[in-house]
Amino acid sequence: MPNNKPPPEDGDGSASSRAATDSKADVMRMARANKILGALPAKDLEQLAPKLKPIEFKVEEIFHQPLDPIRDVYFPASGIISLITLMEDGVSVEVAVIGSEGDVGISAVMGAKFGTVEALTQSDGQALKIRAADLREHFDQSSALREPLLRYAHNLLILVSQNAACNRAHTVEQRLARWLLLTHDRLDGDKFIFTQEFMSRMLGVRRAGVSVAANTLRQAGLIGYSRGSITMIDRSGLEAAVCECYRAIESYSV
Amino acid sequence: MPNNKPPPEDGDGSASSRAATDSKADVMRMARANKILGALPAKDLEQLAPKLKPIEFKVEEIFHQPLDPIRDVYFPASGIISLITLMEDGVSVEVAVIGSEGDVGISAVMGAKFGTVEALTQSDGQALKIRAADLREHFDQSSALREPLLRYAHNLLILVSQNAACNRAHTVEQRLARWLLLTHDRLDGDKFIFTQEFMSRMLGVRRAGVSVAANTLRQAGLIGYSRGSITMIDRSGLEAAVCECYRAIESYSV
DNA sequence: GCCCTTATGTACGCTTCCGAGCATTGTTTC
DNA sequence: GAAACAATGCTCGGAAGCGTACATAAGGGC
Repeated sequence: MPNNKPPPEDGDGSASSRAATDSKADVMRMARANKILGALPAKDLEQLAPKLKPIEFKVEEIFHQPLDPIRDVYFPASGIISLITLMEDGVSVEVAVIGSEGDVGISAVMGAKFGTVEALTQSDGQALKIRAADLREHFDQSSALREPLLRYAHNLLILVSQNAACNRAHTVEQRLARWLLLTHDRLDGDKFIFTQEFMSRMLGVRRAGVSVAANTLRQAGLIGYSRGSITMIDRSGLEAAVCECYRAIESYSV
Repeated sequence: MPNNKPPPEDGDGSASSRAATDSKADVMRMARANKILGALPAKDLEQLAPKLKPIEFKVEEIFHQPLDPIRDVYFPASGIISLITLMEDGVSVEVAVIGSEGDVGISAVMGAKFGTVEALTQSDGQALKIRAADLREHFDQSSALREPLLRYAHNLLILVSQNAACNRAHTVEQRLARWLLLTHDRLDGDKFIFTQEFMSRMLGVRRAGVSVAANTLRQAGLIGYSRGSITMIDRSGLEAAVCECYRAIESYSV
């Protein structure tokens, strides 16, 4: 079970004892950490801020479930969340991973009344939460908000598309490398907490398959790990080993 | 090579000899055939109509290419178009199929400056073409246009997501059944023109693999085919044989 | 009607991955 | 430190699909 820690509160006072009156400052600080909110003009952010509630999440929390109404949208400031499809036979496949570059629940903005995938936190983290209806209202009124939200929705489409092709065309080892790089891009630090069991669910393969693939990457000196702790050792080496899909996602995204 | 014919011009006069002065009527007729445009209030459609150019397309035409600017967006009135990812090793994988329920080039509306997949026509057909910049302008001004466009973008995301999971989890035979059903839903009639070679490129598998899978479906009495011509014989039987992914796409889409 | 192109059926050995299981080893708990 | 648990390494036979190849069959052109 993954258990990535949130980034440490650095030089910003004691976060854990922050009082409710500090909420506005929290919101602004976290909004700046999120690429979508952080790119908003001050005016738009001011309007949105009262609706944004800072939250902390732990690993293995579920934000949305298939067929459940999407009441809230989450803008991560730290941590990552996976969108996962669960098959009838119990196999699960990650279709996308979301960090501070995006938001969880974008489909609500696009008019969805309910979720179609499971949104599962892969780490501890922080996010700003807003009611889907409120966000949609601002979305309709402000083109300054529309623009980055739509841009991210497009990036998500690119990510999922490349994922679809990659799942069809590439080996477990290549897909693991891609997954590690996408994860590394979205988490602070070079060390993550993920068991092989967890990664096998994300990649939709057997744990034994992950074991072999991870071992190959480790023996190549690209990563290190033991008992659920993965260390990024040679990032550029991993980039050289990964399939084209990772580069495609990177270069297509704006 | 597929060569599906466009639906016959039925009871609407001689379309082939239609003069340019009939263009407005053409636009309106074709707009009604497209689910997005057809759902627009009369006022919005009137505003949009002068920008919409009716076109006919043949099979194997390319609307968009990766990395090329997306100048135009196409709203199909008939026929289908595939979005295809081409891998470096030559393997191609279809990530989505688009018919009159959607539009080709939605990413331009979402702010993309260039395409990331190949948009290849799978049949003959008709579409309304509009400059991406014009569509985006109306999109920003009219929430009545935004709503169906975003809804379709979300349906597309669902389709691609399920595709990603299906590619990982299911057999060639199941995926072929899904592909046939999705295609049947978007084409008129029960007969399509697709060779095994073509379908193998869509599914990202060998032609030999399609040959075996198609034979199984034929021997089960679900489809008939010979030399590039596929006939839907037992649609409900095919629905019973397909993996859950088809039903998921159907039930999740709005 | 005959030739030629195209589409299809099928076979071969090979690779990847599956499902299941079991042994080992690090970590936690008492 | 011992026991319990969790995570990992590895093995087995088998299934699915690969790359390749070749033979057959169905239409089209002449």
